[in-house]
Amino acid sequence: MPDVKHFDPDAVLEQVERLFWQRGAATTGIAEVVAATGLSRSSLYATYGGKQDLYVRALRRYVEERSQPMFQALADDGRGLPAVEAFFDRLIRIRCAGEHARWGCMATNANAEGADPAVRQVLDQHHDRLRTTMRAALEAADAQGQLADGLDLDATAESLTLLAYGVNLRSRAGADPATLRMGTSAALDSLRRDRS
Amino acid sequence: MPDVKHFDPDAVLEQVERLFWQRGAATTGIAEVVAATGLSRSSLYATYGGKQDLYVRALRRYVEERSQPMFQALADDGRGLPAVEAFFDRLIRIRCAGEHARWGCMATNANAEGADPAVRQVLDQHHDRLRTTMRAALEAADAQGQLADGLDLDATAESLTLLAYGVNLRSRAGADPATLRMGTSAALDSLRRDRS
DNA sequence: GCTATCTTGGACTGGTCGTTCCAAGATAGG
DNA sequence: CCTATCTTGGAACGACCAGTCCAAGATAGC
Repeated sequence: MPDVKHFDPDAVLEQVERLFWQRGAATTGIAEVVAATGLSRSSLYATYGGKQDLYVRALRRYVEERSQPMFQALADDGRGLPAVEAFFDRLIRIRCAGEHARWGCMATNANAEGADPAVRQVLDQHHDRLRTTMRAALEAADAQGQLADGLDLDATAESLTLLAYGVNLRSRAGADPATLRMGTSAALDSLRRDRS
Repeated sequence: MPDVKHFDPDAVLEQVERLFWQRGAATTGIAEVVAATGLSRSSLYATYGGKQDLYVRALRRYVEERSQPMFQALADDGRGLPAVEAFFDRLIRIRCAGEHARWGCMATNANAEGADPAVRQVLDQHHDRLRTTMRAALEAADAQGQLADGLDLDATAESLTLLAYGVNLRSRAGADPATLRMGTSAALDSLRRDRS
């Protein structure tokens, strides 16, 4: 009997995600969301709740639909260090060129923004996922004899994960991709058994 | 003949700096600045200009009075890798405990916030300073035979600088200091001639 | 086509935003 | 003490904020 929604909730959420990603949560008003999505405030509030709920949903979508595929590609690439190198190369390319150039990483940006518990939970999950994936890639590298002896793989995975935040953050402020690339290469080179 | 200011402009700027540092630029209102400083809006605007000018001034003060002393301590410590290690240890301690715990680094936070040119210039300066200081510390380490052969010191300095952003960022979102410490140690260990 | 139910547009709320303005207050040279 | 000059408090500004509300519109089972 009832009416049905006149829009696709996930397609709208993607637009919202892009808006918050590019402009930040605090500096994006509901009016902008309305303008970007074409929805009315009623539909927005009825479907997603208030602004904070909307932001958390958008952030979750980002982690699932944007970050996760990147992590998965790394997980699926069994080459070890070359896989990690490819991950960083792709990361830097995406951050500095193309449709989302200079947007940074929405999850990385979120670390600097709020202290909201729901947000933090998503960020911790995001962090753990990347660290775990990095750790697996390092194990693969080690199994193929690519790594120097005596490396702490857990600690190194954490280190590379923190490095990714640096790349994301600086890319948003306009950092030169070649410089970023130089930094990530140095970090990886120092792990190699055969150094340069 | 004229009246003089009834307050110390730099002391007030320090309070403003702390406010923007802790709470972020976008989420801090002028009303809060007025409340925190005790100044009236008139004095605020007459002395510092609008909100954006005030924020840039506060950021500049942060870089000069907070970051620079940290960098200088690293520059003055000629021990090489132990100096870099001490830098990161101190950084993590400051970020996770004490008066400014979980505030992150104001400059790091600023990377995620705005695209303001004046802000970017300060951030680039901040980045260059740390990278240069890191590079000098690595040179000292190399001169003392602490480093593995064939390291690109410029690239490694960039890498460690990006790592510092990661530490700052994650500390703001509540990261465990021991985990951060693990990450920075791994990065430094991989540079050593004598590993493990 | 009627009706119960949900959705939608958009006016409206009280509050807060950054900023401006001016009269009253403070100051120090004359 | 007078006065020119700057500072200060606080009211006021229009714009925008997130969020609410309700009448009008759309839907689908009957």
